[in-house]
Amino acid sequence: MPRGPGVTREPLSRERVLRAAVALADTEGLDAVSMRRLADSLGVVPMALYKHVSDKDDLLDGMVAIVIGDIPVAGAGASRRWRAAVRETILGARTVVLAHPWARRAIETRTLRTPAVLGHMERLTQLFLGAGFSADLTHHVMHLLGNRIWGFSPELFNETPGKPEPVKRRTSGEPDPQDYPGIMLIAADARARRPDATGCDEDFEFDFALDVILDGIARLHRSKWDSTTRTVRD
Amino acid sequence: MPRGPGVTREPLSRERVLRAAVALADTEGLDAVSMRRLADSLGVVPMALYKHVSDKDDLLDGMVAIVIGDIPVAGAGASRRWRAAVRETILGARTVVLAHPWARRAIETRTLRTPAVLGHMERLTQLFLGAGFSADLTHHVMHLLGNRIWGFSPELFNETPGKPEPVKRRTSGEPDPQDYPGIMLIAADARARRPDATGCDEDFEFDFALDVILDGIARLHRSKWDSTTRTVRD
DNA sequence: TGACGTGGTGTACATCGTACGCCTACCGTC
DNA sequence: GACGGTAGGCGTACGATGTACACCACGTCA
Repeated sequence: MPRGPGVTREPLSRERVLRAAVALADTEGLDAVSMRRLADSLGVVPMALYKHVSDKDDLLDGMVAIVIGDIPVAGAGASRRWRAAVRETILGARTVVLAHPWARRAIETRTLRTPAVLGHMERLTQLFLGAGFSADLTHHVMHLLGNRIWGFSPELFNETPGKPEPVKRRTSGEPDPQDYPGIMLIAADARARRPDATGCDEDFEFDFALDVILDGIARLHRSKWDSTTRTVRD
Repeated sequence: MPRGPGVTREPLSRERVLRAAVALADTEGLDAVSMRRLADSLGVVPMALYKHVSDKDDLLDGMVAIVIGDIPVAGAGASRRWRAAVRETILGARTVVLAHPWARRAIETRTLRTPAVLGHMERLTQLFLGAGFSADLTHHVMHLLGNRIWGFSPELFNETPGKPEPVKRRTSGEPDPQDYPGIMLIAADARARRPDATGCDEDFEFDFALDVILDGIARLHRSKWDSTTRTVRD
């Protein structure tokens, strides 16, 4: 589209590029975010993007940064207990990340050295340090939380809900349910508890796991755990 | 390379294809596993692979299955305590998965509906059920373990060790350490404890997290936890 | 006036997954 | 033996992708 004289299109910017990428991923999925389609959506030629983004990795990092930027900073009330503040921060991250279904996969594959990512980790770290956790314990506790700081636990039995399982033909053998009585048992139990639902109750699983872990953390904190002892029991 | 008359090469098979793919990933990394390069490594034309593997996804699944197949089945001594058996199984998975650096990423991106994957999950499930865990608790506990059942925790601060950080030019701003005093503090603390090491002690972090989680699980089990109460405290 | 930097364009290339059709070697059956 | 079927490897071809490189239009400032 040749732009006529005087018809200046508002110029690109890193911000605009990233926002467009996020929008594209939101509506068409992460795989739809190719440099060409993104450029199309901005009415621009693919190579134009490289003036604002160093490469596709950088683009992905930027998209993740935008999402993370929406995570609310936990209420700064110094009187708050660490546990409530941590819980609130993580659940805040969860609602934001869940609002962008592609974000989970994007975060999992990033190298996580960007200011936005580090900023979120820093805030969590400070919650622990501020509550009197040793640097050592804080460190291990962050690892213990792992990706849960982003508000998601690893998928496990999950299919993406609603997708009707396109029955791909695989060369390998299909699994036979009879071979997995234990899994079938717990699946049946879960169905019995939530007859209308499909798949697992991710929200409950997340809360459950988070609480178990926070309980464990609280116990370590109370017991003045120290890594030189290299044992966890309290 | 035209094969002369009578010079019959040993034929391909799904097994041979998958093993070659694993070998290729082991030596050159997961990204090197393209249909073409894999075909090359087998002295065969790319499309030949599709007679043994339905598509690349299937190939990846098969590779993961091969790795998982190496996970030792925990000693069947029925007298074993569940905790020891679970721990042994998971650590067994860990050594196997760590032997193939690409496996972590491969597992994370699979949909996990293959017999090998389900088999490992079934064995773990049985350990809990066999120890008297309710189906309900077993279910949640599997979610709680998450990817840890494969022997890895999510990376967090990690760079791949040894890689000297190629200093990629990014369009975004580089993070400034001053902005992250908490992270810097725990990093300094970790360095002080292990002056020679680079990065985190993944093995320790894994053990640490696993034990906290197993402690939590044990407590729930003892307290006859039931999801209808929807609370974790004991 | 002219040099220069900023930002969008156009072309080109290597690489990827894989659809489709062919050709050959082997098999069981008559 | 002749013959039809099938399994397995080959060759070609297509559309997508990320991005290197050269180019050029513009505004700014000396």
